[in-house]
Amino acid sequence: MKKNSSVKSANVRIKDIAVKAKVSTGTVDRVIHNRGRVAEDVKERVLKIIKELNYEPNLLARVLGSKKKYYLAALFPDHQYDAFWLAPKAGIEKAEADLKQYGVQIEQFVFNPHDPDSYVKQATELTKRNPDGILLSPIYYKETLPFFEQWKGNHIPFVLFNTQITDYDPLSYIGQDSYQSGLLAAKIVHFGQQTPCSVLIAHIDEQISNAQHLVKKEQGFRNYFLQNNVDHQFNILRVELQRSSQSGFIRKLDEIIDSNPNIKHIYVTTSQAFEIAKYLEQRKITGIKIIGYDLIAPNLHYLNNDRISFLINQNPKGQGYWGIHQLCDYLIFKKEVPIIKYLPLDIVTKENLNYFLDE
Amino acid sequence: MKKNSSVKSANVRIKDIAVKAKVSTGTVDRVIHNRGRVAEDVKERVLKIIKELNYEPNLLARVLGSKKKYYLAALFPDHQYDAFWLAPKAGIEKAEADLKQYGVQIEQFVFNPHDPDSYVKQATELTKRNPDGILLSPIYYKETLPFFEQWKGNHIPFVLFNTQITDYDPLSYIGQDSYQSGLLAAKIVHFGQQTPCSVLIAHIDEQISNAQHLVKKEQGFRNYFLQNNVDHQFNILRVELQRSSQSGFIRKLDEIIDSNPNIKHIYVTTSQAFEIAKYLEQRKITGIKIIGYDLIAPNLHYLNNDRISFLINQNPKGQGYWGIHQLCDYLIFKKEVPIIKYLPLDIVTKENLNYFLDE
DNA sequence: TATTTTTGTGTGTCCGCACACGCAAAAATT
DNA sequence: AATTTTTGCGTGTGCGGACACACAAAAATA
Repeated sequence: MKKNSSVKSANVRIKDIAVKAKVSTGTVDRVIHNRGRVAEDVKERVLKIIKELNYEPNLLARVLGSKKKYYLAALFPDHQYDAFWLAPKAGIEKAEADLKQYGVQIEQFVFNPHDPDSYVKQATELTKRNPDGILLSPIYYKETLPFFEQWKGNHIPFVLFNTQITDYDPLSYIGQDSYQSGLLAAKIVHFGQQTPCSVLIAHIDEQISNAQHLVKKEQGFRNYFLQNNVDHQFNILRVELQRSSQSGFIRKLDEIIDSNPNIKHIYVTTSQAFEIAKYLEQRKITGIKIIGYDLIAPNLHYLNNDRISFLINQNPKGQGYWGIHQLCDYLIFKKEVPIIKYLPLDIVTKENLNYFLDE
Repeated sequence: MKKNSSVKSANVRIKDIAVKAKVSTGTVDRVIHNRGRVAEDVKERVLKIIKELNYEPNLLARVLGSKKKYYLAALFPDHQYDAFWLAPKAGIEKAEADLKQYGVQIEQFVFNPHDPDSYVKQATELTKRNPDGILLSPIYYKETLPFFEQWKGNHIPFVLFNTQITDYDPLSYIGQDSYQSGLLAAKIVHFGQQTPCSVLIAHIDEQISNAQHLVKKEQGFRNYFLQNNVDHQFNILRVELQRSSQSGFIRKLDEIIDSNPNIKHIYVTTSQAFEIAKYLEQRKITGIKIIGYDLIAPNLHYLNNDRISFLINQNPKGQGYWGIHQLCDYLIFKKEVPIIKYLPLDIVTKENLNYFLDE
């Protein structure tokens, strides 16, 4: 009924190696796992045959046989404070479901993103559990370093997402290239604006000092105009806004908008583009286009009624999903894991939004 | 919105069910696989317990235990004739590597996309091999139908990609929503063009009559302007070009460009945007922006030197990859498979190109 | 030299499931 | 009533690998 002309590496098993090396499977097993107790010459013979036969262990059998469980821990902000974090959470849970069969179990530790103490507390708790691997978004730099040190000492691999810290070499970083995303935003602005005008960069709710990625975005944005020799045509302004003070927020915006009637585009580097959209709506200002980040509900509202032109998707669900996968590739599947995995910069508009909402 | 109290099903095994139902594992097995030979009352008892315990078979053990092999076949154009097809091929091969452990093996059948006979010949050959599942891009409609009929008769599931044919209900279709992609292209054009002008839709190298998706793209494109009440500002032109006649190609373009000096954008519905870019380059025409499809080398060349503004990525690698996955979800993992799986409409520009090239 | 320890190797069981086989009891035939 | 056939159910083995254990022979120690 079926042909079996499989020229492919006819799945080599431990047994095959054992026969060819004239030893028992147990010995081969010891060689493979470096459990010692094997004569040097035998070991080399076996290793040679393994290479010759291009042996690849059957992962299914491996996982099934060793009833080892993998406890992973994930540390990220509570979505109660910022809906953005719902997405990584979903990604993590999807990965958990996918990998459940492989004995993977994940514990989530969430903290208040406005409170370093909460962060430290959760990180401490997490560390106590002594997980096999850690995925985290290390939004507090100096608070994080001691943990990195500790985990490194314990040989617990950790993967970063969303926020990058390069000290203490993490296993991997998953996220976006902020600089490049600034460039991209500028490209879109420029495409939509041939004539000279002012463009406003708005950083909302985050201290620039503490948020390297915002700086990178701004750099990328500005450099686009320089690189394309159109910097003289565009007057790039910038403003930092805090929502904590509602009146301050509006006053600052009023000020800058009123004194720069030539502003045609606003580039919001954080996920609060909707606040700008709301402001413009209330002041009945038209003719200013907004580009921002993240597919959170309030942003989508304004994307759908055309007050926000574009959103750049940071693929937060993918960040959680791939972060866990990286850990498992390393821990379970013993694969090489790229030190850095940049996720695509998705340009989202009303017309293609649908495809980015679910998967 | 929340899932029901998903009790961390402490991995239930067939044995557990057997004990609880006071039968042997063999009986449970028979119930699960509907192999018959089970008393009606026992069967119901077992089924009830399976549900109660929320039993989920261990896929690893399942695959390992049944040494069943799955032979899949993929039918698509040879990339020698059109580099576009390198991508689906790569996707298929990636999926094969991923699923190898599960006993999946894929045979590729490639044909000359300009020769229906070649298509039929390969499809015939494929059918002879009697695969367990088929993935294909059925670019010839009427030649395809008899095969669909035959496969349906033999209960061989088949998945379509890139080109959709709804007769004989395939297991699934993977590809893009052409209409929506037309809308999206128009949105981009509109964003980059506030003042009235002419816009040209160019269909290259495909007979409209034979390519439903091009019609859909055009419809979407035109409808955008209608829906947004800006149709009076834009004069939408269209042209069909064939590269087979080099002189005819240029003459036709010359004609339309010269008689419509107001053209500011050209929307190329096929992957030959680079031909337009080359034409404009040679004629030293600037000020016309191009938006097209597909990340093939010649397009990327003109994307990188800014002669093409945007490319919409059809995600051809993903099409191959997910196509195979759909087949396996159905055949091996017994999952529900969506009848239609639209891949994201990725907007690609020089600045984010990188992230779409590899994965 | 006698005894203990270390080294090198093989055997056997289990992981969760699929599937073949065996064998009573019940049902259908003769 | 004697037989064959069908039905219902249990047992056993294998998939490929992990790991515990057993047990010689060799080496170290007393």
